[in-house]
Amino acid sequence: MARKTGSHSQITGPLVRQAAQKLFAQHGYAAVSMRQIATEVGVQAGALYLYTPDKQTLLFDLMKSHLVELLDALDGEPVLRSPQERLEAFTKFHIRFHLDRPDAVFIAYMELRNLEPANFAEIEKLRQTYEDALQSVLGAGQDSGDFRIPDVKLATMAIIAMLTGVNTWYREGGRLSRERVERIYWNMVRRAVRA
Amino acid sequence: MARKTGSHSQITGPLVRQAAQKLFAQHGYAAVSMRQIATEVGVQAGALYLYTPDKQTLLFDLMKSHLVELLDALDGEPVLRSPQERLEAFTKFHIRFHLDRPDAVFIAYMELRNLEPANFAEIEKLRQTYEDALQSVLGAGQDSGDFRIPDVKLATMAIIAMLTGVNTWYREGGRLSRERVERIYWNMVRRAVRA
DNA sequence: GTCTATAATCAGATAGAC
DNA sequence: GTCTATCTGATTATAGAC
Repeated sequence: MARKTGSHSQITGPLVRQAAQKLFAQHGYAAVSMRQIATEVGVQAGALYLYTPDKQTLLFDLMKSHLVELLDALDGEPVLRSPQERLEAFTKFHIRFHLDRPDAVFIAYMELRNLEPANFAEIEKLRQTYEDALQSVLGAGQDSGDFRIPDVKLATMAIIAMLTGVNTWYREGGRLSRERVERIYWNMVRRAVRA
Repeated sequence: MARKTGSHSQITGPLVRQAAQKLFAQHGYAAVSMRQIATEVGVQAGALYLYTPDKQTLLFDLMKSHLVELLDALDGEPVLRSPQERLEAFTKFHIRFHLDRPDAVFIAYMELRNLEPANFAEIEKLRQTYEDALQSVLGAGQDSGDFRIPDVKLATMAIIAMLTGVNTWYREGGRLSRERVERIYWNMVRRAVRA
């Protein structure tokens, strides 16, 4: 299977990232060697360094592009008026987006401690931006009287943890469709915050 | 600082486990070397093997004793009648117990994939037992009409994820006391499930 | 019970042939 | 662009002195 000499830079680059994402999610960043990634791609270890300066950057790039994609997708959602509608849209968007890319999500939550400080700071800032989006919806609903929330900050954390938790148990082709899961979670979220 | 020859078996054993717990929680199992653990304890690497057959067993023992302690503590809770009271007790117990041992909790959730299959199966069984305890409370409340829950299984997963999430943001001496956090989360849980 | 020393293996990363 | 070979240092675990 070992691929021989040839021109593949535009193919191999993405393959390296895909292989790293899969293996990091499966075994953890620290437990995966550059040689394992190379084997998965079908090249020798040395060839990886044409596509990433080092292992740390590979991790950082994966996490950053995941979060940038998340924020872009959120920005692309339709603009809604009422806090109720906005919270419903956020809830369903979060579940849908996260279920679509379980490996990237897993890495983004599990490998934070393996980021070098400067990289961590950048990732954390992006993550915070996403959190702020939910918090502002909850705050708006609180102010308008649509929601009655004991503590907006805590409700933000609680809802994100609850929604992201879907990734730990949801299996494709299981008992429930994604749409059903989205509706059930929205039911619980709505009742937890409504006035 | 290097301690010299001497008799410390009853002291060093627990110290090894404490050091491993702290370092595994901080950097991750795969990223921590036996030498780091030895340094933290104040012995040489070889001496660790008097207290554990290998690194994997060290991880497994930490996770197992954490979960056994969790189940024992849950068993020791007062027996209550109504589903409302039982769910409130579970909610506050979960937050309290988990905030008391953040390192053990972190390891139990993050290092599952680093367990060898047989060890994983044993840990997973204990974790499942805990989950079942919450599920039976929710089921009882559903049957009695105290709760109106769209899906008991999903509500179980949602509540555990939400409650365990407290560990990711709570900092001692912060804005809110533990008791306040417990009350706020109970408020959200209660409203999410009540009829 | 702890130490030192070491075996055997594997890590990340680089150099230079092709 | 990829390969082979290699450097340097770290890894888990064990053996045997004290």
